[in-house]
Amino acid sequence: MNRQNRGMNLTQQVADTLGSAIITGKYGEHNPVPSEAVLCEQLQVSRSAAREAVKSLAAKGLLTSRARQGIRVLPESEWNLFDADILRWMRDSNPSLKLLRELAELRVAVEPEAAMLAAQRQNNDKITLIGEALNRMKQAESGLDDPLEADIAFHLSILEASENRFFTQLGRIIDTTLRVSIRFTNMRTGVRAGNHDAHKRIYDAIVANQPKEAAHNATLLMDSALITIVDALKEGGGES
Amino acid sequence: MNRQNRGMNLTQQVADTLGSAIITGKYGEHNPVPSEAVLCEQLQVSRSAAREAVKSLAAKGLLTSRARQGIRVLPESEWNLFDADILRWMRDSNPSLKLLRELAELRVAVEPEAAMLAAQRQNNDKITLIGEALNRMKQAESGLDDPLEADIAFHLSILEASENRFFTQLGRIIDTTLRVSIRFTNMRTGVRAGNHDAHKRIYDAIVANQPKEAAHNATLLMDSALITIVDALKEGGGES
DNA sequence: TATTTAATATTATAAGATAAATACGACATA
DNA sequence: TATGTCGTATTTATCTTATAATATTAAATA
Repeated sequence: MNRQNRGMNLTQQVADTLGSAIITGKYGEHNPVPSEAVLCEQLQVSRSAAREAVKSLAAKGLLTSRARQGIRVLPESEWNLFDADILRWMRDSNPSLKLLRELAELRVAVEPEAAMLAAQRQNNDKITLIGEALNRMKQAESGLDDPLEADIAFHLSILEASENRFFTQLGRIIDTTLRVSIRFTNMRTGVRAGNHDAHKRIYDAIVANQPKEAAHNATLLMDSALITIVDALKEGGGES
Repeated sequence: MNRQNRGMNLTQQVADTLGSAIITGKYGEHNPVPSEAVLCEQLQVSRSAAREAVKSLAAKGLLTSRARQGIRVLPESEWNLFDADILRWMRDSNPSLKLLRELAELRVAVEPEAAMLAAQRQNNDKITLIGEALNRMKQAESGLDDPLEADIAFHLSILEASENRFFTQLGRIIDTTLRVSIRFTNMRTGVRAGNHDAHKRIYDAIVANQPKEAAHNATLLMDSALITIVDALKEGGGES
């Protein structure tokens, strides 16, 4: 077990180990998760710890456990892909370009609409935060801030300003997408170079209470990111 | 505890009871969840059952439990709103029009993009399923099928045809939205009457490999649903 | 006052026992 | 042969009890 121990209790460590192993395909239809008893033996933990970890993963849709049937990994369609842990496990474990494409497609759908709502709602406090994130991006251009973190902060603040809980939660998707993107380093420059202006246009439209313009500018930004990925997919053939 | 027992084991029953209570606000900042010991006493279950239920809810972001600190309900921003159980608890427990508005706004973002992707991908098998769902809607007009179920099946099949796992999972949102909508009965007729043609236009565009047209037709359908809700909000003042 | 220490309550972990569910095979039956 | 019934073994479910770890609170101390 990966005893990182960073503030995690034993149950969480077991869940992290197991969850990560399932995401990477170590366990699945062919290699079923060992029984409780074996699990305790392998990981050197008590049944309580193992069982509570399993319950935790079951709640995320990764597996089920039933008497006499054992612990079964569920098909991927059951996994809750919007769960923070699952997203993290996916991104930390050899993510594919296909995943990146799917993430980017979701952004194309979500961010323009969120920008539109932000422009409609005109929540001054939250719009101010978008402006601050934009400043961070400017700072990052001269190395005074981290460009990735600033970028993420900008997009999250727009979701916040949409005043829609579901959009806000999709921040996890944005966060994951951007962090996965930089793993494909050749994409890094292409996606982020000279992006400040494109972001500023979204911000300006939101401030100016122009929903359609905000959505349009967000669409332009999303499309450029998606196109980069689709091009990479065509070349690379779909695998990471 | 709500001993419905429909195939649920004890732990699941406890989780269901607790989760539902948290969603409805019975437990929260002011009314904290009782300690393990009290919980066992109140629900007449062993510590294992209670603890495993708590772990399950923790995995969904509803609460945390730490030694000496007790079991704390997390702020709503931490809840995984895309979790099937949480959505079900929300919809079964006095949902507000505000929730319905947020759900509808998400649909506005997601469904047109999904329709566009479905038209692009041209997966014949999955497009066939859209057609079958459309037929069910037609049947429902003459009472030969359930209009709500047929409607849901149509929208889910489009998400499937987008061949994007994240869109597919958002089917839970669509499902919840439509089921919540009919709770506001005055909306039922308004949203669904004479809708077959509007749906058919989306289907036709997908079959005809016309992504933009598909997205456009989906947008029209989504907007009409959202407008109905926004109007109701203006009248009703925001509460259910 | 600020800091350290001790007491206490609560969850975390462990271990063992019994109960319940169910997959599978044996067997009977049509 | 095909089908249904039943028993058995295996695995998780549940319960119980005990000990450890830890956050909070209060007391003691500088």
